[in-house]
Amino acid sequence: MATMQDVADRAGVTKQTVSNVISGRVPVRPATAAKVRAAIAELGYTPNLVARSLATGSTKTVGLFVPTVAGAFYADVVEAAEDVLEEHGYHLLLCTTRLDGERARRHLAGLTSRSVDALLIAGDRDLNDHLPLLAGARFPVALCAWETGTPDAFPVVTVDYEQAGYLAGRHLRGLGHERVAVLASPDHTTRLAGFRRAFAADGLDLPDSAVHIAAEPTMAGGFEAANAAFAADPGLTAVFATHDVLALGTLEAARISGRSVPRDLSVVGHDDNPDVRLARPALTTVAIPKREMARQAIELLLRAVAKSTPVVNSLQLLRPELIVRDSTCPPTI
Amino acid sequence: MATMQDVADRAGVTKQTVSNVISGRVPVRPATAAKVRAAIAELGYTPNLVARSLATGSTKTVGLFVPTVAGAFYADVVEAAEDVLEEHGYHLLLCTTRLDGERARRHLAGLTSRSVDALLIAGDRDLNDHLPLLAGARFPVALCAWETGTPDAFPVVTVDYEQAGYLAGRHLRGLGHERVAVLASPDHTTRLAGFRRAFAADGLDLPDSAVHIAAEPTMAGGFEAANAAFAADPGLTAVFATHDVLALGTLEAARISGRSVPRDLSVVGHDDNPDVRLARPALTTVAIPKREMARQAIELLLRAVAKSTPVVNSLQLLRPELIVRDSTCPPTI
DNA sequence: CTGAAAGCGCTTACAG
DNA sequence: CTGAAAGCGCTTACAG
Repeated sequence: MATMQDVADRAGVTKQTVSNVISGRVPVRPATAAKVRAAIAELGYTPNLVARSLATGSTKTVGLFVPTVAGAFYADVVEAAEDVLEEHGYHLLLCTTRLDGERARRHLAGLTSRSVDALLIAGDRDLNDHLPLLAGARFPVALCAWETGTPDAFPVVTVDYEQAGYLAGRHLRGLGHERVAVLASPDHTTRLAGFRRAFAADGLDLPDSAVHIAAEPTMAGGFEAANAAFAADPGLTAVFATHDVLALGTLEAARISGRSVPRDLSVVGHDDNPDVRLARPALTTVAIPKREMARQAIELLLRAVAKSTPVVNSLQLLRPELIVRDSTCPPTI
Repeated sequence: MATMQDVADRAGVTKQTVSNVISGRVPVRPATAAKVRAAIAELGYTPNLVARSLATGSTKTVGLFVPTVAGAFYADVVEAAEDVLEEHGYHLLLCTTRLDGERARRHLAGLTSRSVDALLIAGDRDLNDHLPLLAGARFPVALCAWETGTPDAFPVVTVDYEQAGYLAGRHLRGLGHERVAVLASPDHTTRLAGFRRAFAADGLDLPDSAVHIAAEPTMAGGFEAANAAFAADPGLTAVFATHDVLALGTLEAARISGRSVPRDLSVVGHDDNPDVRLARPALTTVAIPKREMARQAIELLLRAVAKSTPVVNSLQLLRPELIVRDSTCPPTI
């Protein structure tokens, strides 16, 4: 593996000159540059990024923590983040925490050793406790897709989840539903609160018994939670699932229990994953701009890296949007 | 940010001694070690991984290329790979190529600059052309989930896709199906060949007109391909979709066209994604050991890194397995 | 526009 | 068991 010194020897110059033609930071006489380029080509030289990183203090990679990469939501976040990074010549160091706080902590501690120029943490579950580890990080840190207990020590780019829940609730209320259930992941408390607010606005109180926590964020989890909801209140007319995938499981549970959607049961999801458009019936859901969220969070970070200023600490809330499709209608009972 | 020298000064030793207590490679007198540890704690010192990498020549990170992270298949591959890496103290540099050959080439070229100790490339699409770029790589490279035109320059850990297709075909033939269609992604030629072989064994030839290429590996893609298949042969009794997600789209298309599955139409998928168990009817599919595949490929690489020997160049084929569920039965027409 | 020097923060033999 | 030296491969002022 050729080194910069090898190239310099071959071209009859010093390695600083080689560095200059590569970086373009300092003008080099065309004839000299040509010799250098020729030497590079002959040797198949390619700069050692690690050495460059040590000299410059920049690794050109940013770390991204996500709970998982399975499921359309975080997959999209990862790919959107990667797109922005690529535009800026950065690489992606990925870490999926898998709902395992200890695992997350280990990785967090590992990254502190500055092998990364910046860090984006997406999704709160199990990570809130370990954020103080990052207090002394020598690189900018930002958070996105944060729903509960948003820390104020770091900039956050997230969605107005309260509003998202409210949109779902208002839609169902507007249709005239009164006996409803919420199928939620444990940490979706803000969506739930927004949903409650929509009902409270009409003087309706959503009892805790109408909230069913899904054991896991999968179709199977939604399936079971829906069955629990049906058992708790056989006469309910609508369900808000705080995850599309939970809503898909609900559709199955409805089918099996002989409920026709939306005639016997309205279903509202959350996220607007691509799949739900093809579900039968096509799912009414709350869309959230996840790609835009990831993009803005990364850009925020990259801006701080570029200027080597601390990140501006702000809380940015993107707007959710209700997408009405075929899984909701007024109650017919 | 404290440096090793700072710690040494504080503890009243030289930085080599600090290095020794951190690495544990050389015994250090307990009293000295204690002083050093105290200094480390007081300063909040954490070693600079980039400097260490330059000195040791190892970055403790391996690169992983996947076509995408959306969809259960590659999401699983990524997480399985990450698990193994974590066990060995490695980080994951992720690159999704997004079916974009040019993008893949850029990243490949970038990684050649040894910011990575090893590289795993999963999924062939659009990458075969650029593999020669890796010929001179100074780190081990391996391939997995490779279906067509398996290169012999690198070790490959993949699935016996021909056998997978054959299993699907034999199942359908065993049930008595004759008029069948295949819904395939463009690069699934090996699964297709295996499927054909099962029919050829009974003297049945699968005409090209029975093969329908899905525009994209999504439910919508499967939906459209299924409709094309129905139009081409309204009397077909079974479909093999080379992707579960295509099969899911087929289920929708069948529903809408009034075909009851499996009575009017048998459907076989491929991959055994978690979702398909909950589909109605539950999908018969060919399971492939993707997590095991990723694990073995990474371990192969890590072994080569550890011994700094070149990877042993082999082709390893994992066995697919047919999972019979409720979407297939003998033709009733 | 080109060259000599110092430094990025570690590790690795090698003496003592 | 501890310290002095050289080196990993680059970049960055700084003279000429």
